[in-house]
Amino acid sequence: MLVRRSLRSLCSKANGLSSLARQTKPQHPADSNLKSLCLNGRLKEALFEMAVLGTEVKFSCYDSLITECLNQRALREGQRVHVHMIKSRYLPPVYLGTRLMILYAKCDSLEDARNVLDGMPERNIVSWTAMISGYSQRGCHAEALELFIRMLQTGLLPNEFTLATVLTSCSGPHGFKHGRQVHSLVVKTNFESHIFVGSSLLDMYAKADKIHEARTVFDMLPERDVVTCTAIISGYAQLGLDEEALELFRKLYEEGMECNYITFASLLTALSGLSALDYGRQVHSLTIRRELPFYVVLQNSLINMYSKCGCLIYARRVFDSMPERTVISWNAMLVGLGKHGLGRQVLQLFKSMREELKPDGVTFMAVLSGCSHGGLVDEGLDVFDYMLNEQGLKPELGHYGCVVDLLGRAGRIEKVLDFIKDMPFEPTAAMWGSLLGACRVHANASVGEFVAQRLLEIEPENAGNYVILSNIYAAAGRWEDVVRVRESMKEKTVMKEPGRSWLNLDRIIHTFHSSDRSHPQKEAIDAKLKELCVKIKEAGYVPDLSCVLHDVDDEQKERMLLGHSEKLAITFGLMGTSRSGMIRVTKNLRICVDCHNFAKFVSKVYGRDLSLRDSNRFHLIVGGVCSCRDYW
DNA sequence: GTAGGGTTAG
Repeated sequence: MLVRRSLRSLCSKANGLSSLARQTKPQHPADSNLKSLCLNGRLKEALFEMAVLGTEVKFSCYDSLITECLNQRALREGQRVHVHMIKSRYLPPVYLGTRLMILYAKCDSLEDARNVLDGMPERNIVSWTAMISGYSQRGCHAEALELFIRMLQTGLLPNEFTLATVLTSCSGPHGFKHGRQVHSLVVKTNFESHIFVGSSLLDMYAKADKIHEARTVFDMLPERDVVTCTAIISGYAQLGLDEEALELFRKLYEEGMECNYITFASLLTALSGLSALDYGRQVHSLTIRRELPFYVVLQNSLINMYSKCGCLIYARRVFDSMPERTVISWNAMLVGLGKHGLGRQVLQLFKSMREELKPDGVTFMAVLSGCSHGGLVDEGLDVFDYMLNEQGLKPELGHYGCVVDLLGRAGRIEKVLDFIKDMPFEPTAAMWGSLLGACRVHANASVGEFVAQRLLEIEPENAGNYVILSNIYAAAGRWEDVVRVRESMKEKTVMKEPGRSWLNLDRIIHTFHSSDRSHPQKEAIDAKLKELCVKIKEAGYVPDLSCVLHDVDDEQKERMLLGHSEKLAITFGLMGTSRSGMIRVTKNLRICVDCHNFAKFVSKVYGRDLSLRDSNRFHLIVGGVCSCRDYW
């Protein structure tokens, strides 16, 4: 190795000397030597040649130099070329100026790139587009848009490159109003059917939560490729429209769409949402069969899919097998452990992580919420202090929310109030909601009343808040207040998202809504539910009527409770799975107290393990005991 | 010479 290196350096020295010699021979112009050095990647020597040539350097030499700098992403060398141009009073033509600018942009020197652009006496569409692209690829969307507008003001019309680029800076609700204007420009310039512009356009709509518009653009495109298809599938998945994403994927796959690792990563996001383990495993084996190279993004998606489907072991297996991990890989694994209530394992993994790379804000969210779900209060507070004091990462709203949850869970109600008072943020509805839940569990009616009032000021439309407050009053025997709260609830609340539970059996997703009568096996499910109700009541189950939002008599309340979607799904799972298998049910909202209790009795009486995933965490119920320790 | 889709948290 050493020998080879010294040989190489000898050769290059010899070459340098020969080029000096060649300078004296006018029939072998030095610039051809400079160009061949560039072609061979020997940038340093080429720069030496450039210095020797002085003001003799011509366009084609500068072009070669910049090309090689671009190849090597060599910022310093590029700067030397730039300085040389200035000193030689060489005014680069548009083409060369643009490429110099691109070099700066690709090397993350946006300011230098912008200076080049501003200093150019003449610019064409490529110059503008390249600079806009530099901004948008580095997330400087405001700058990208501002430059785009300035370009339009000069009277220049965008081409398909400009449009595809600028649309990526219009994502999110903030950029949407610009995105819409760009769309009309797309129509005006007749690029509506262009595949790149179309993909950007549909992605812009999807990211602004306008999935119907995105779908319209997709359906109108005369041709599609892997990017277009992935963009629309991922659009559905990112909005939580998982069934739609899966359905569209299946349709396009049957039609012969091309897939790559990004398509699979996006599809896995949808499958995670659906807890569709069978499909997820199918995608996993498909990626293995296709011998897709190692892609961190895909592996990250697999970790997420397996842990959201309740298969932590598989998630961990993927994580452990990765030759290279990003902060997202670690975060995905930490979130998985945390949602399963495995606080100790979260802390252990967090420790290993810090030995390898720097955690980010999401890491701390995962660790704090992992401590919260795992009941590790003091450890969680230590993590928050660590974040405050040692990481140079400022805790954000979500981190403060985790601490509120952490303290509330431990019953340190007064401490939560102090914590909220000292926060650099206004408390959110989620924080008050979390504290209200804590007041109910720890039977603190006085603070509960105060908290509920704050909450109802911010969120008067959320029926759940009234219910918890009335529960607190009921527990304290304040019946008049119970009536008063129920009355005001009727006036102000709006329908919340309806509860929905589902389970996957034989690659079919069986979905249940509250009081669902639509399932083909509804009679059998009703009969089974009645039967198991008798059995678990004998074992001590008492329906918790306080979970019913409506003001009806007790008999009707019990009927309503029995109609909760998770009870239907659990019953169906009991009928449809083999005796040894775990019953896995997913719910879109948080599981209610009564259903949680119901599930525990079912697990005890029928000797079955249940894994319930709600919007917050997993409840692993074995032998009548839940991993959440009855606090969630 | 300039262009589109992606994984974690809430």
